[in-house]
Order: sequence, then structure tokens, then C-alpha cells
Amino acid sequence: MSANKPDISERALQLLKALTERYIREGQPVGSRTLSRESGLNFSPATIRNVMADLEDLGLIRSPHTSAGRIPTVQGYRMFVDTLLTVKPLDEFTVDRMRTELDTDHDSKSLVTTASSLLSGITHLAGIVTLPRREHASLKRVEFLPLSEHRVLAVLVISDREVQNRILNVDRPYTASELQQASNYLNGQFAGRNLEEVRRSLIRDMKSDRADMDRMMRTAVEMADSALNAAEEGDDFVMAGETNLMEFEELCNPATLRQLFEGFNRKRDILHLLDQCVNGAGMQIFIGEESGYQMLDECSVVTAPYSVDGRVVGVLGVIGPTRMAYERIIPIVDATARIMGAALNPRE
Amino acid sequence: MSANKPDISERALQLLKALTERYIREGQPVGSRTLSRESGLNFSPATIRNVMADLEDLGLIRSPHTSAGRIPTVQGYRMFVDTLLTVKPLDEFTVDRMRTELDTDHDSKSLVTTASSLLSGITHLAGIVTLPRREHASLKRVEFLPLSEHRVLAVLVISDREVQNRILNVDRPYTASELQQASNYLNGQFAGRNLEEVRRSLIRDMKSDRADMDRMMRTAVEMADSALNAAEEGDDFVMAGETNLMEFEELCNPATLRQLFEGFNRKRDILHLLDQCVNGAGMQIFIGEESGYQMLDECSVVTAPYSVDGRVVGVLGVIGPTRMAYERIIPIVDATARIMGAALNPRE
DNA sequence: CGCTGGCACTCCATAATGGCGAGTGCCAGC
DNA sequence: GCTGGCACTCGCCATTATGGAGTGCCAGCG
Repeated sequence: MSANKPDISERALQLLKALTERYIREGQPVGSRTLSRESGLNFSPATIRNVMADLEDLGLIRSPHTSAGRIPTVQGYRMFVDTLLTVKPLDEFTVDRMRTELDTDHDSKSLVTTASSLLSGITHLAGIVTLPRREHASLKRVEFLPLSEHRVLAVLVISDREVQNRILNVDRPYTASELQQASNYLNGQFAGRNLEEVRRSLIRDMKSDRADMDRMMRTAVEMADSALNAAEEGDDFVMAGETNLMEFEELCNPATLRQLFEGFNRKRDILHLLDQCVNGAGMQIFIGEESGYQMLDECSVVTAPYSVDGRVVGVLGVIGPTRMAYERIIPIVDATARIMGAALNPRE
Repeated sequence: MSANKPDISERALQLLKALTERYIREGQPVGSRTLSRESGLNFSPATIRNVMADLEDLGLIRSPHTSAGRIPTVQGYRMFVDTLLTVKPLDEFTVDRMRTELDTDHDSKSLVTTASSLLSGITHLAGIVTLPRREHASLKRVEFLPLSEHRVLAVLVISDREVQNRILNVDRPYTASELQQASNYLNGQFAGRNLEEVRRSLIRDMKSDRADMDRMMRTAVEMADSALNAAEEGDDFVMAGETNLMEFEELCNPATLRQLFEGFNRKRDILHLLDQCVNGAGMQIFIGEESGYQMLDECSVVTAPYSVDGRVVGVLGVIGPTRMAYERIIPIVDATARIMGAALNPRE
């Protein structure tokens, strides 16, 4: 909000940092005595108490009740994350492990699943990864196969690891050679161009009543259009390790758990949240209520977009309790996003 | 175990029935006074107490502690389900709803997903449906498309709603016409035969060193073999409505929930259990520990196989607390299995 | 002989109680 | 401006009391 940074002393920030770290580690409200021992600064508990009172006035920490220690508020975590955090560099071993797991021959669905499990496995939180957007992927080829009187199979070849099927309902039977002609025409026109471009061209073609379009071409265009528009596979993101969240005292009560898991199943809210991260610049962190979804009130979400050819195509991240080890989690999410992007890039 | 049916009086069975029904409805241990009011039989609480003592000796009911009412044991539920249960006929409205939802144009994966949601939606429990086995499905056609130097796409057409892709890694480039020849050969040989037969034939062909097999045929056979053997999609069953289980008092504690959900994610145990039901004759019910999996100690599982052409191809069912409304759940699972089978059968 | 009412007993649940222990706020003194 | 001291506040925990529900057993009745 306002630039209240000058109002707050260096010492107070040090204490906020120490307090937050301790609370993240132990999960118990932190008292002045503890902090006096652990802060590094050499002050008596009484002094610490004065500073803590200031921090409380600023809304950075609060006590769950009179005469318990203090815990960070959302604003406290925010300040901690934004200005006090010293991220741990990620050890090479883990990076290697991720790279090998993600770099082995995958279609994008299984890549996403693996990434999600990796994230949850390494962080012990819940991992989420959106499926990569396809609009900018290029279409290598289209093939049509007759299935039955009123059905045609469209095969969209996007890369040598990525193929999609669409079953089209058509109004009359088509012969194999008709379909062959259609796909030849389309491949000639569109092969190598990206899906979004193709879609736009198709719409243009369908609107224009060009004289030079024979019946076959028209058929081809219409088929391609319905093939491209056929709904993408339903799940827009993949989640793993939800059960990890049950390990945390603060989330582990029936009411919270239920709210959380029902939200996960609904998918809608999570999807909304993730969508916001596609556009945001780089890594994004939502702490507690910041996300704006009640189900995530006690959680933090750390996300990073991943890109192919410098273009953001998806988002991945983790969900955990607000009291998560940000300094460890952040580099993991960051690295995963980079490796994910690399794994999606065409080889050779 | 033993035929202790004769040892137990008609009256005792009536009481067991009334007690179980009441307990399923209310979730509280049932006392003699309540039962005397509700059993229908006109006996004083004292008499009821005597009978209850007998039932307890037989291991059919137990009291959670001295001076609480009684609740059914697993054996009690078993007897209830096997011999005392009066199933409620399913209302036509629900059946219609299921039929319309399942009968609309689906590939088998989405059919399974829908069935699972339906089950969980109607029962308010967790629904599970295995993917239908394919061995006996017939192969309509195979097509190969070159993708890149070392990759070939195999398209297996199983029906006009069911198509599968396999990406094959091959050791040398193949031309489109080579692949065309291969698929022509295979289609001539195998089209219309079922997958298991095809697989067996292929193995036979590969072993025999028949003189009349030219290089092309050999290639075709090898490709088809690897296409058929490529791992089926990972998930062998689809689950829905897990969160419904959080509604139940008796399951809704962190430890139990965690065990349960981790088990669901692991999939292995559930899969094992469901496999047993494929062979079992018709509907099967596992009550509490009967399933043999600790995670399900407090749950019951009601399953029914579903079939195509009189051949069992999958299993579906629900998981809920032991204290579930069997008389309502059983016909639902049963009906779903029948409708599922119908929906999978080829139309027209 | 089987059913019943009566009675003592057991045990859970709930609330009330009081003593820690941890931590605070404030103040006076250095 | 920092510190020690002190009174105070609360949550936590174990203890205790109370009420209610339900049982087991027994003696009596039809």
C-alpha cells in the first residue's frame, strides 16, 4: 500500500525476519524471550517486546490471544517475502533429477503430470501445472480417416511427440479419397503455421465466398474448423500431492480440508487464479487471503509461468500453508518452470 | 462362517435389522429403549436387552463402551446385507437421468468419468469406475503416419467412437507408402478381429519364420505389435466425489482421511480390490475390514461388474462409510452397471 | 417359561475449577 | 534507549463434580 518502509526501523525488520523464520520452522507463536535468543541481535526480551508492539501496530504481526507469542500477519509474510527473504540456492542434485525426469520423451500431458508430481514430491506440498496452451504451437499436419457413415476422425499432428484426435460428426459419408484430398489441401495451406493463425484463416475462408473454392476445399475448411474447435480435453491443470497438505497442523481440520479439497475438485477457482499468473511478470506469490478465494485463506500459492520460444504457455506452482518455507520453495518453483519450458521445446 | 443361522431366533434377527437400520439412519449407538419403541415388535426394553446380549455373544453387535447402546459389527452388517435387507426399488426418474447422461455420444474415457460422477452425485459417496478392458473389443482398422525420422504414429480404430494413438519409436525412416502398405496388409489380416486375437496372431507371426513373409509384412507385424503393446493410458479407474466422504462424522478425522486419500492416490490397492470383482459373480460388497485393506477399515465398498456382449469388461461401484444406506445404494450401483454396459454397446 | 419392572452400577459427556507456564504491558531505574 | 522487575492475562491441562443414557441382573407376575 503506502510506503511505510521508512517508518520501520532496520532493527524491527530484523526481528520480523527472525520471527517469521522461527514461526515457519516451528509453527508455534514466537515470544520475546525466544526471539531475544535467536534474533542474532543482542537485546533483552523487554526491548524485543517494545519492538514487537510496534510491529503489531503496523499490522505485521499479531498474537493469537493475549499472552501467546506473535505470529506474522499476511502483511508480515508479504514484507518478509518481498524484502527480507534470502532464497536458498537449489542444490544441483535436485535440479539434475528434475531435468532427467522431465527431459525424457513425453507428450505434453504426461510431462505436466510428471512435473506436478515432481513439484509436490520435492516441496512436500501440493503441485499444480497447467496444460500448455496450444495456440502458438504449429500445426505440422492434418489427416482425416473415415470412421463410419457419419463420423470422420481428424488427426492433428502438432509435433513428433504431440498428436491429437478429434472425432467429427458429419452429415454425409465421405470417401477415403475425398478426405485425402481435403487433408492434402489443408496441409498445403496450413502446415507449419500456428494453430491460432490457422483458425483465423479458416474463419476468413469460410466467410469469404471466393469463387475459386470448389466444393472439396469448402468441405476441407469446414472440417478443419470443427476439428480445431472441438473442445480441448477437459482438465486444464493437473494437481498432485494434495494429501501432503494433510500433514500440516494448521490445515488439518475437517472443515478446512473439506473446503480446500472441494475447491480443488471444482477446479474453477484454481484455474482463475492460475490464469492471472500467465500475464503477471514472472514468479507470483499469493499469501493467505491475497488470493481472494476463501478456500485458500490459510494457504499460500507460489507460481511461475513457463514458456516455449519466449512465449508464456502455462503456469506451474505449489499450494501450501501460509507458513511454508518460502526460501526453499521459491527456487524450486522457479527452476521447475525453467526446466519445464526447456522440456517442451522441440529437441535437436 | 458356520451355519449358525438356526441358533438365532427370528426375533433376534428382526431386532438386528431394526438396530442396523436405525444406526445407519442416525449414526448413534442404539439402546434397548429406542429399539423397543422402533422395532415393531412389542417388547419391553428389558426383554430387548436380553436378546441384545445374545446378539452380542454371537458377535453381531457390540457396544462401543459399557452403557452406550449397541452398534452392528462387521458380521452384523454382513448378516444384515445378506439376509435382512429389503432393497428399495430405484425410482424411474433417476434411472432416466442416468440413461440420458450416459447414452449421449461418449468415448469410453468420458463415459467412465461421467458414470463416476453420476454415482457419486446420486449416492453422495465416492464413485469409482474402471476403464473398460479392450481385449475383446474388435480392431476395426490400423493406420500409420510418419511423424519424423524415427517416429511413426499408429492410429488404432476400435469403433466409430473409440480411437487410440500410439507414437512408436522406430529405427529408421519409413515412407508414407511403406506405411500405407503395412497398414493395408494389417487391415486385410486383422480388421474386425478382437485385440486379444490380433495380439496372439502377431506373436505367432513374429516367431514363425515363414518364407512367404516379405520385409514389408515383417515390418508391419512388428509395428502392430509395438502399437498394441504400448502402455495403455495410466489410470485404470476413475474416481469422483471423494470429498463426499468428508461429510461423514466417522470418517472425518485427519488420520482416517489421510490414510484414505493417500490410498486413493496410490490407486494400487483400490485396483486390486476392483480386480477381484471382475471375476466375482455379480454385485459384491466389502464391509469394513473384509476388504483386507487397512485404509478401508471404516468403509464399505459396493461394486458391480459391467459387461458388453455378455462379457465383463469393467467394474464400478461406490466407497462410503460402513454405515451406508445399503438398501438405497445397492440398486443404484446395480442399475448404473447395467446402463453403463448398454451405453458401451455399439449402437444401431 | 418367558416377559417385565425395578434397581444398582458403569461410563461418557459436559461443565466447572484451579494450578501451571508462557508471554505480555508497563514502569522505574540505570 | 535499554533493561529488569512485576502484576496481569490467557490458554492448557488435569482434576472433580454432575447428569444422563444404558446396561445387567434379579425377583415377581401371568
